[in-house]
Amino acid sequence: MHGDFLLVKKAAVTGKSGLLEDMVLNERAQLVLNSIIENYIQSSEPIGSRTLSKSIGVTLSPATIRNIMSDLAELGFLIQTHTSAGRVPTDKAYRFYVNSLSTPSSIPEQIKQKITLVSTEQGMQVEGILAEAVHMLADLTQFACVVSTPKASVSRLQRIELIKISEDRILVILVTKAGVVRDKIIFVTDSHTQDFLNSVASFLNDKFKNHSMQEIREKIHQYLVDDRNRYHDLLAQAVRLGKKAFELNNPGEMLIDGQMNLLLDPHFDEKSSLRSLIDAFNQKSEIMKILDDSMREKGVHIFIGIENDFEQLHGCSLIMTSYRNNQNVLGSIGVVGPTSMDYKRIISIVEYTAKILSETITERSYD
Amino acid sequence: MHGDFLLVKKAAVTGKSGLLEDMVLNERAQLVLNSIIENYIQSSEPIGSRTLSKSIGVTLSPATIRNIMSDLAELGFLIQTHTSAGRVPTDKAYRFYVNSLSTPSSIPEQIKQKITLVSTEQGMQVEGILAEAVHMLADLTQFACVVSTPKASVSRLQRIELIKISEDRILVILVTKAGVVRDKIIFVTDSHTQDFLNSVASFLNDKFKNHSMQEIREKIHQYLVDDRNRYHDLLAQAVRLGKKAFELNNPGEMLIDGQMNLLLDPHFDEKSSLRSLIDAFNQKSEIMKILDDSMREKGVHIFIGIENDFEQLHGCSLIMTSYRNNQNVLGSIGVVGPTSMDYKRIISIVEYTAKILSETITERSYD
DNA sequence: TATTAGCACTATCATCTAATGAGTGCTAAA
DNA sequence: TTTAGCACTCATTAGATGATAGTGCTAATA
Repeated sequence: MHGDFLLVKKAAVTGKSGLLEDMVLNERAQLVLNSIIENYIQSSEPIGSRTLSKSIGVTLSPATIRNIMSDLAELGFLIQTHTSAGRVPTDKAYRFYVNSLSTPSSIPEQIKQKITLVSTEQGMQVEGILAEAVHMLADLTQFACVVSTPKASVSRLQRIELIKISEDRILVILVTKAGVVRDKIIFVTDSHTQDFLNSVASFLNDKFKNHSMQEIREKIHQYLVDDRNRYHDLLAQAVRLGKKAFELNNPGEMLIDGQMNLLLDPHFDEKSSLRSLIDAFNQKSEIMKILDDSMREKGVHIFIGIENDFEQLHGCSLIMTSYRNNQNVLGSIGVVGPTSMDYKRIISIVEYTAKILSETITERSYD
Repeated sequence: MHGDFLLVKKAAVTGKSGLLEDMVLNERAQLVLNSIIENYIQSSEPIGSRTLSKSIGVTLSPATIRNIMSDLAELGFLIQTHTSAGRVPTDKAYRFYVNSLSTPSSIPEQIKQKITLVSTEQGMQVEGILAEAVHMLADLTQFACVVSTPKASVSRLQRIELIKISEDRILVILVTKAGVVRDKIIFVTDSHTQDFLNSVASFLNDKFKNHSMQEIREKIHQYLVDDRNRYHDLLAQAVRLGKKAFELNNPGEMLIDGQMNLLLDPHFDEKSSLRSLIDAFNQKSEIMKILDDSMREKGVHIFIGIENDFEQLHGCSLIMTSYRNNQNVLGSIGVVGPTSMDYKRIISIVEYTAKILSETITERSYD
């Protein structure tokens, strides 16, 4: 049991998930581990000591490497599928590897050139741009990619329109500063003329333009509580209609692209894992949660294997980051792939795509 | 060579694709063929003479059936994967089978119960309803399903709004009678006030409400040709803006669901056919063409194997039909699955789904 | 003349075996 | 501490075998 030789005491380490809390691998062990991971990412096949001894930079005999590997396995970084097979990295190993990547990942010029959005030239709106972005991401990474549409609540009002559809139905169109157009039907008990609706809309526009949806809902609530407003008919009606109009009842949407790419990946060719993947993508709300979480904090979020809360995606890794306009964080975009993905490359691509997406949407914003 | 025994002369046959033009199989051959097809649809395994002799209603010895099968093979209805394997139906056989199905396919009560749309209760608009419909279809059939969004050109105008975004950009919102809200940005060279845009919108609404987009474009073209209108400033501007606003530049969209279902199907487990499928779904424009074609004629459209024009889907069968509101055919919806699908069942499901979808959208229409 | 029983033939599949080879762990030597 | 050497393990492969499901053909039968 000389696994301790690999460990070096250290004051603190940045690992989010608490792995290696106050320990860190010695230099050689790290070299071997990283080398195994990079080899495995390339080949998707278990790595043996002889192979590694050749591919690794330093001259180390297979036997030595075997010793190190054996220790790494004991520490939970590697597993063997069977006695005479090479070693495969565990989730813990990937986490270690990702943490050790140089933090300000420089994005290769080659990748930059491939990432451009053209839909903006065609008078397309936000949803079209998002669709293009997620499609491009899927194409570059060859994995499944997701993007959430801008959250209505943080976005500020550019304009509201009320259109009479029938005696009891009104079509509400909300245009936000971020460039998103949302529409929904509200039902009313008493009929209004279109002229009256125009007045109400005009009132709401005056009152609430440039306010966030969240603020607007609060203000309307204030009006409703305040008794005095009951006597002013237009105001009272406006507030009542406004309440319905600004109620958020769209659950937030997301776009998925490249799901099928995963099937070409050798890691998902067993039927069991396939079923679970299909189910995962059918349960959009769970993926939505992960996207939402990734909006809260800046930077690229990486969930390796079981690190995400959605059980059916425990065999995958997720790379997520947020996109924004010059005012707000709007939503997030990312990749779902096998845990053995090329993290360096994928992180760069996601990061840069989000950057370009943010720039494009900022240009499009109505400020 | 006594294959001719199976053939019976007949004046004309309804087969669209010209198969069996003035020939038709005799009754027993037909029975055998249909039985093979139905068995194969169930089991996905080649059917042998002994199996068939048991499952078929009439008492026929395996030897007799072998003779018939041999002849059917010679006529191109069956193939063998190898000498000692059972027979598998060809595309030609499926076409024959489908043609022979009782035309007014009655929809089983059991299926009817499963097909309902709930999104309409949640104030959802057309796109949401379509998304739900295609999702349900994918769930019921366990194949990939597609639906095209309503064509703008056939739809009639309910209302247009013009919203000033910046000095040179105007947001156009078009609401059609079918309940579809479309938005796009147009660029202008000289700046207008929002008040002016309101007047223009009001003018366009008066003039064009209830007209189809196609008509509107034609009328605007008339105005432009007519020199006299140049002297009337509002009119001239309105026409000029209207031209841009009503220009159709959205290519028509489609929603896909259940792509991944195909991967669980035993017929698509080879990697080569998988690649081609993935490519197929990436090339949306080709699938769009097929959907568009299916709008032109009433009824359910069935493309078996190579019968559709999109090469990469030649290993699949497509079942498509249109949906509509009480005024117009709006778009189409359908299924993409293996050629050995259960045509009877799938046709019923597609047919009834389109019916329910049409009803739901009609309710939602603004007439 | 149409149908069927019988039989020879063929290809696949599952099972078994033996050989191969990649890889490990341990030990002893450097 | 490193490494060479060796015994051992286990998956994978190839070949062989028998069973199975199917065909096509021929001759007998109704």
